[in-house]
Amino acid sequence: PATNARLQMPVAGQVELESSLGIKRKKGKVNTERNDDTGKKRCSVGSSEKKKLEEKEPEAIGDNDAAGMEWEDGHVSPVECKEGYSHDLGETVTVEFTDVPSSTEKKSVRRHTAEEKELAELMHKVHLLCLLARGRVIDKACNDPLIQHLLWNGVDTLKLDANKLRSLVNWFHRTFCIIARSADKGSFESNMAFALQSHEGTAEEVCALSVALFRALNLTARFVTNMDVVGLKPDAKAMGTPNQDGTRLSTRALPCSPVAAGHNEFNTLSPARLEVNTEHRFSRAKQRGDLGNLKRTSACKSLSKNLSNCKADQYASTSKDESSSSPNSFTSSNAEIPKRKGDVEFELQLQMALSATGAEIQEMLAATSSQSIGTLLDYTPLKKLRKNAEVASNSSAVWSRSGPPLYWAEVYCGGQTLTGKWVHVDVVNDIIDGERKVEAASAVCRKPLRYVVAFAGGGAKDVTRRYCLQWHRIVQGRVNPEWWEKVLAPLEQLELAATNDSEDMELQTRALTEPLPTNQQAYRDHHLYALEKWLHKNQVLHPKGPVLGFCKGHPVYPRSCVQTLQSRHGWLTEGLQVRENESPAKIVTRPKRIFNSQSRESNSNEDELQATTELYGKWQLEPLQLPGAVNGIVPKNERGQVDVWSEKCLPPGTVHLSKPRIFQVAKRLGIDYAPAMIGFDYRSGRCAPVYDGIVVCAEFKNAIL
DNA sequence: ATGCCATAGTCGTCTTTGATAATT
DNA sequence: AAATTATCTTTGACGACTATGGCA
Repeated sequence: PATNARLQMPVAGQVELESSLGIKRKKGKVNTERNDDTGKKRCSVGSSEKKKLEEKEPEAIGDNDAAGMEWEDGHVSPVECKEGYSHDLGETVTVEFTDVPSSTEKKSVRRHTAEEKELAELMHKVHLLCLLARGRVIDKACNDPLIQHLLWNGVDTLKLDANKLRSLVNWFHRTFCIIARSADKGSFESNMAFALQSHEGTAEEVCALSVALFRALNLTARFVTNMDVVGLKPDAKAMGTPNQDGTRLSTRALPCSPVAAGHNEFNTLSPARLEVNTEHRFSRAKQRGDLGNLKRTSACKSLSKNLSNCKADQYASTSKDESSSSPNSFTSSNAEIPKRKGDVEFELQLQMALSATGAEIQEMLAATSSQSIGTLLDYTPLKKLRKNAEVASNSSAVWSRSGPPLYWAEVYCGGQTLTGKWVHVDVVNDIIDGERKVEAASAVCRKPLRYVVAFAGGGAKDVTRRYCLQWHRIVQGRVNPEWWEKVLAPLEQLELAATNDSEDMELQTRALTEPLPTNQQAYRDHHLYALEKWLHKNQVLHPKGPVLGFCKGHPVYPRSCVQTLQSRHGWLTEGLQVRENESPAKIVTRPKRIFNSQSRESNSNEDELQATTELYGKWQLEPLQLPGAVNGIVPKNERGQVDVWSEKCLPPGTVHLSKPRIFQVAKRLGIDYAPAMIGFDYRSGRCAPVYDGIVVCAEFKNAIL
C-alpha cells in the first residue's frame, strides 16, 4: 500500500466525526472491527472495502445500502494501513482523520454535562460538611480551659460595653501577626496555643483566640466563618480567581493529579486559565501602583519587564472614567454624588493596595511560571508587616489587611433592652460592628458570601442573612435549601442551647426587607419580587397587585402573587381536582406533533391544529373526589384499570400492591382487582402504558400478601 | 464595572392506552 | 383454547437554564 491510501467514508460517519472534531480539535479515530455489524454500518469498511484499499480505487462502495449516500475522501496513514492489510479476521482497521482548520471552524464551547454538574454538587456538599466539621473543631477549641486561662492575662472586663470591646479588639489586632499558613502542631488547640505564645497565627487561629477570650470573659460568643467552599457549579472560574491569602496552595498542585486528568477542568488550573489568572494579578498590581515593592529577583525580571510594557495604567484610566462619567450621570438633583457599587469596591481595593504585602507579591510572581510552582509550595510564611497595616488604617474602618474577611466573632450584647444583638467583631481586621461592610469586602476579595455560619456549643447556625444585603445574588451559589436545612437542623438545636438566643426574628426581618433591585435581570426568580416579563410559561400573577414599585418602568409585584399553574392532569397527581365551572387561568400552546405524511396540507390550517393546554391555579381546586370501593369491588375506569398517577389518586378504600405474579394470586382468591397503570413509556415510537401491580380493596390486602 | 441582549448549547419536560407471532 | 411472552421500534419539539461575547 502506498503512503496515502484513500478510502471513502459515508457522509453520515463523517458528520459524526466532524462534530466531535469541531469540539476537541484533535485527531479523531474510528476503530472498525471486521465482524462488527455496527462498525460496518457506521463506516462501511468491510472485507470488500479492503480490496478497494489495495487497488487504491476510490470507487463507490457498499452499493446496496449506500444508495443515496454521499461520499467523501479520507486518508489512512501508511502504518495503520499495513496493519489493516492482515487477512486475519478480527483485526482492526484504524482510520485516522486529521482536523484541518478550515474557514468554517466553529468556536464551539463545550458545556457542562449533567454528570459534571452532579459531581460538582457532590463536591460542594462534601466540602460543606467538612467545613462544618472544621467549624465545630474550632468551636470546641475555643472552649478549651487551658487556652482560655492562658488568654486571661489581666484583662478585667466585668461589664461589656462598646468601648471596652474596642480596646480588647485593638489589643488583639496589635498583638498578633497574621500569617498565611502555620505548621500543624497536631491539634487545633495546639495550634491556638502556639499562636498565642508566638503572637502570630493564621486568621483562623487568631480569630479563634478572640472567641476563646470572649468566652473566658463570660461573654456569649460565636466563631463565625464565611465558608470558602468549592463552587456548586462545575465552573473553573471559581478556581481561577486570584488567591489572595495564599492559604490554599493545594489547589495549584492539583493539575498533576490523576483525578484532575480524568475530569478536565475540575478543580484545576488549566495553563490557559493560569495565564488569565496571572493577567488579573498584573492588573491588580498595576492598580496598586506599588510595584516598587517588588524584589528584583531573577525570577521576577521578566515579569517586571512585562509590567513596564503595559503603559495603560488601570488606575489612571479608571480616574479618567470617573471624571468623564460623573458629570453626565449625577449632576442633576443630589448635592451628594451617590456612589456606584464599583466605586465602593474600587475604594476598598485602593485601601488594600496601601497595605499590600511583600508576601502576596511573591506569591504572584511564583504563580507566573510553571517552574516556580515548586518554590511556591515551599515558600516560608512571610510575616505581614504591621507597618503597612497602620498606613492603611485611618478614621473610617476599612479592611486594612489584604485578605478577605473569612473568620470573625459574634458577641452577644444584651444592652439595656431585653432583646440583645449579635455584634460582629473582627480582631483580624480590627473592626467592631462592621456587619454591613462584610459583603462588599468579600466581593472585592473574590470570596463572596455564600454560607456564613456561626458556631457555638458544638452546633452551628446559618447567619448569612445578617451579612447579606442582596440575597438574590448569592442564592444561586448555594445548595438547595432543603438539603442544607436538613443538615443544619440538629446543629441549630445545639447552637440554640448554647447561646440561648434566637435571632430568627432579626434574620427573618432582613430576609423580607431587601431593597428593590435596579436591574431587571435580578427579578428573575427573585425570592421577594417579580416582574411580569420574567414569569414562566405556566405562571400568572394572581392577584395582580399590589405594585411595590417600578424597575425601568415595569411594575414590581410581590413574589407571593406569582402562581404556578398546572393542567388538570398535573393537579391530579397531587390529589386535587379543578372545581366545577372554573375556566382556565391560562391557555398555553403545546408543541405540534409531526405527521410525516401530508405535512403540507396541514400548513394551511396550522393555527387550528396547534394544540393547547388549559392551566389552572391552586385557587381553582378542591380535594380529589373519586368513587370509593363498594362491597369489595374496585372502581375502574373505562379500560378496566385504575390510573395511579400517585398514591393520592387511589380510590378511597383501596390499596396499591406491587408484587410479582400478584395478578394470579388475586384471581385465584377470587378477589376483585384492577391493573394499576402508573405512567407511560415511549417505545417503538409510540407511548405505551406502564403497569405496576394491582389495586384491590383494602380489606383483602393482608390475604393477598 | 455593570447591564442588557443575542447566541448557542445542554437538559428536562411533555407527549399520554399496540400489533403480531410464537410459545406456554 | 387461552394466556403469556417476545419482538417490533428506538420521538422530538420546546422551554428553562446557563455560559459567553458584543455593545452601551
